[in-house]
Parts: sequence; C-alpha cells; structure tokens
Amino acid sequence: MEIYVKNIDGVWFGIASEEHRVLATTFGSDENDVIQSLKETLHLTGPMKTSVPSALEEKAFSAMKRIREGKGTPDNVSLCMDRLPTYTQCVLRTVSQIPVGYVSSYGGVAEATGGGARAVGNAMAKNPFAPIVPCHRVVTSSLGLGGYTGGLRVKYDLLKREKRGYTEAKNIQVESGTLKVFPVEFVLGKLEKLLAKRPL
DNA sequence: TGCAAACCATAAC
DNA sequence: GTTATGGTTTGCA
Repeated sequence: MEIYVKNIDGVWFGIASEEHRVLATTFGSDENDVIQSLKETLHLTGPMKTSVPSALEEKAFSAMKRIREGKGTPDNVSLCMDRLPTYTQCVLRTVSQIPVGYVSSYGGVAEATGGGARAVGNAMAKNPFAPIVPCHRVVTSSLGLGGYTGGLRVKYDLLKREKRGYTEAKNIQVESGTLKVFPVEFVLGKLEKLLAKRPL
C-alpha cells in the first residue's frame, strides 16, 4: 500500500492506494494532518512508503481538485469499498449520486437506503473518500450544516462553491430507492441569516 | 428555542 | 452477546 500527497493551490490532497485501487482519499490545510488522517482511516501504524503517482492517482487528485473548486464530481474514479460494511457502501454510493448544486439530509439518505439517520451520520463521519464521495452534501433535516470531520467551515465553503441557482427540491432515483434532494441555496440562505448573528 | 427520548449501524469489550 | 457512540430526528413544553 502506498500513500500519495500533493499540494494544489495551497491545499493538501492525499490518496492511499494499493494495486491500482483507491482505498482512501482526504484533503486539508496541513500535509501531516492529511497523512495522519489517511493512516487512521485505514488503521495503519508505522511509516508509509510513497512513490510517483500513476495515472490512477493523478486522476483521483484531479477529481478532488475539481470538487474542491465546486466544479462537480467526475464519476470516473474507481473507489475500492470492498472492506467497508455493506450498509456503509450503500450509503456512500447513494450520497455519490447527489448532483452538484443539491444537498440531501441524513434522514433522507436513511430513507432511501433503508437505514436510520444516525447510522447515515456515522457513515459520513467515517467516509474514507472525502471529498470524492460528497458527504458535504448531506445536511440536517432542519437545513443546518450538520457536522463535518474536516471542520464546518470547510463544509460551508464547499457548498458555497456548488451553488447552481436551482430553486426547487426534487426526487432522484438511486439504486436502493428514491432520494429527496434540495437546492444548496436552501441551506446557504438559512445559514447566512445565522452567521449574521453568530459567526462561524 | 431547548431538551429528552427513540433510532440504527458499527466498533470495541 | 452486550454496550457505548455518534456529522440525527421528532415531538412536546
């Protein structure tokens, strides 16, 4: 298994891969934090070897860069979820289908996947593929931000860049059922009122 | 608003 | 098996 890190426009991106399969991805402002995060996600200890990124990693890096810039999710990155619990995989795949410009709620994802809201929150918290699996697009049912492992500020910034001007909620079909999504503007609108009172 | 109880998959014992 | 733990939700004062 190898770990790759790369600084793009001041942001550190990290990838852990093995035999041409992406096992985990993450990003952050500090190189060591990114490496540490990958190791914790994969339950690894000790030093990791790094090497020159192959086409696979380069593709993943550019995907993460695009997402961070709010340009949407390229779906050509193959992620290896084999080791994850079945339900977690289902949740991650479902969340991956939330389009740019829209968000869904923990409860909504739960309904679509036949689980519980808290369980979805758990899956998000442990999402090994941030931000490629867009867990930042999952918020609370009351249009609050919810949580984010990388910090709420980061989640907020990501969502701000994903504004597309949509005005209506809609349902989309996912493998396990129907998922209700609504414009990210709904969340941002409420949030800005809140921020006026109590800054993030 | 704020609080308490119900909820559900996981990980750790 | 059992228990503890969340990036939740909902209902009710």
